[in-house]
Amino acid sequence: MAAFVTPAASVVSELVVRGRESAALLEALLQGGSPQEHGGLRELAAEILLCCGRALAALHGRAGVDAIALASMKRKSSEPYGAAAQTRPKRRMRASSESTATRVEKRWTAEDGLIWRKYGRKEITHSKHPRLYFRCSYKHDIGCPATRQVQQSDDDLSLYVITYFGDHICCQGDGAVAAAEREEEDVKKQPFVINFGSATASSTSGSPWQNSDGGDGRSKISRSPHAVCLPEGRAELGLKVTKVETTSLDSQPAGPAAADLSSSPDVSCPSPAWDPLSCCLEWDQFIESSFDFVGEFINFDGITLYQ
DNA sequence: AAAATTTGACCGTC
DNA sequence: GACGGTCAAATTTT
Repeated sequence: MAAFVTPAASVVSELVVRGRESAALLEALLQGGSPQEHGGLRELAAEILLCCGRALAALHGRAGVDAIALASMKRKSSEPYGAAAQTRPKRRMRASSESTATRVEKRWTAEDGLIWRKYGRKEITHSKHPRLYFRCSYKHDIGCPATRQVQQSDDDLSLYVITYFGDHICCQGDGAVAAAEREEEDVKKQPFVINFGSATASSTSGSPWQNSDGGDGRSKISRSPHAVCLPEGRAELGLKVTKVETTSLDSQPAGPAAADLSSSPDVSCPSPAWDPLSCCLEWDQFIESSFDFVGEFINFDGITLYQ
């Protein structure tokens, strides 16, 4: 496992460094304009820098290694507990109580363009709706530690509270990559059309989850086939279509160096085949093409997202 | 048959 | 002991 972690961490590290440099450049470019002219773009650049810094801090810390090690833990229910406990490593860790908490988002849809597999559902006390647990579909393939929790808001039934944990170190599979590449091509051609709905008629249910949620659907993967498969941070930060609030569950200092994996699914990449180092350059292009819409309402398949 | 979801149970944390 | 996160066998779907 350790042999796997090192190269992945190296790639991600290099990727984030590059992204940070790009964000710094962006911020520098924005210094020259008026606040009215650039709106929240400086804030955006600052947030990118913060995210990258935190990801780097996490990469060079223990968080990533621990999270990946977790993926290898398997419960053998057939084994007697007494005997198994002697050789079994420390039991699984709880994501929310660990320092892997990344961010909390409130969205009008649970779709985020990434590929998730549902692994649990839990009724939460004092909450009207169950909490759904998703992990990266490639967790078992390459040990991607990214997970998320999705819960319908009690206050606003149209909102879904999504909590992300861990970084994506995967690239979401070849199919997703190819789709992502096509989508990115489409975006370049039609930067004004960003569809978070589904590309197939069969999946245009209007439901925020494609995974079944106590309902009838039994969809395989929680994904948005028509979504731009950008790293999440790119989609969120670039489009500013969600209400984002960073979380620091362990009351960490605000400085990037002290952060854990905060804000971090941002460093995910669509695929192993996809060149991770091209991510930042494309991100620059994406930002450039998206600048015109920041601050405006955007409608995705009838769902109005707002800044 | 393979893959994904459901769901009861396990177990760490508070 | 309650709560919540995760596991994995069973079930369902394709």
